[in-house]
Amino acid sequence: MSVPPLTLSAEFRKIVEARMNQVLKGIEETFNQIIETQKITPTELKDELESLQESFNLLFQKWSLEILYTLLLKDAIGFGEIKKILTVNSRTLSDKLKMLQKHGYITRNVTAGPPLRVEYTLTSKGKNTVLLALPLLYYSSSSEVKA
Amino acid sequence: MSVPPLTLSAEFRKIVEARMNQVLKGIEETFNQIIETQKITPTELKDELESLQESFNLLFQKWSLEILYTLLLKDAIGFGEIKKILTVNSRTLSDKLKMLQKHGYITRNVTAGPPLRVEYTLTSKGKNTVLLALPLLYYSSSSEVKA
DNA sequence: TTTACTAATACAACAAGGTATACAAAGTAC
DNA sequence: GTACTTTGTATACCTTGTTGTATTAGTAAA
Repeated sequence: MSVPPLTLSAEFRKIVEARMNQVLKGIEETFNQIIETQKITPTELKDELESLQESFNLLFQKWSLEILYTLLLKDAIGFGEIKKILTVNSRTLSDKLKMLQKHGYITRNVTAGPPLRVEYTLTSKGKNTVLLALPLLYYSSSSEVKA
Repeated sequence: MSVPPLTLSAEFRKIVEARMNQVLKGIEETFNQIIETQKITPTELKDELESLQESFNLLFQKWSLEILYTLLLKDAIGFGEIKKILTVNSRTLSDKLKMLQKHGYITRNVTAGPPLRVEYTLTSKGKNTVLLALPLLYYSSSSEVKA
């Protein structure tokens, strides 16, 4: 695509990346502590991966993170607006929203006023999840450019 | 699947989660700084999402993160061993490895000795990426259990 | 030459998920 | 009753990616 960088993006990236370097250092340190004291067998590794797989599959299928990210930035938002922003199919969006709600990432609030209004908002679980995803997303997309 | 928790997992989780809380606090703070000073339009949001999409699609397709995670824990590892650990199809694995290599996440080293040996290792980009993914994975899978 | 071994490729079949298009419920305005 | 809005649902199609099975490439020992 090679979209020209937005001012928002640029500022966003700079701040997030600065923060990220601290994060990274901390995680690596922690990780090394664990690994150096334990040898891991292939079987253990396989189990370890399987235990992560469910939430992994849920989060990283198409649209999930995009939806959460949109909610993070727009706070309360309706079905139609999400649809317009992401240009996603009604059916697909409906499915994803249901799934995210079922797993506790978002909340659905109906206000039955004159124009029927359904608002989606992030739960704290959902919010934390997106926030944790940010450094990963920005890091991989920024080093994509450099590489 | 409901695999019984491994001791490794348990210890892993505890340490990673502790670290994660710090991380989360920092990210949220940073994020709020940005958002509060800028209003974001739907169009900007859409562009913002698109600029992240490429690396997003690359990383979060099936097997990518699993492979990177395996390499993180096993350091240098051969084609066959990855295949066995992940029980993944030859063709698929071959494709993914090529793609990850092309985008600078992993390195391919051939040692032409008596038994042909091809070793895959993480680049620093690859390593950083997995490390950044860890808190996200562990957070979402742990709150999956609680919810 | 044959066998053995790892790494990878070829190709057809299959399954999951996403999409387009149209339509349905719920409510108000005309 | 008819039209209009928003939020979805129904159906059937189609694309993409993954898999199974078999095959090739390269190297060395027997």
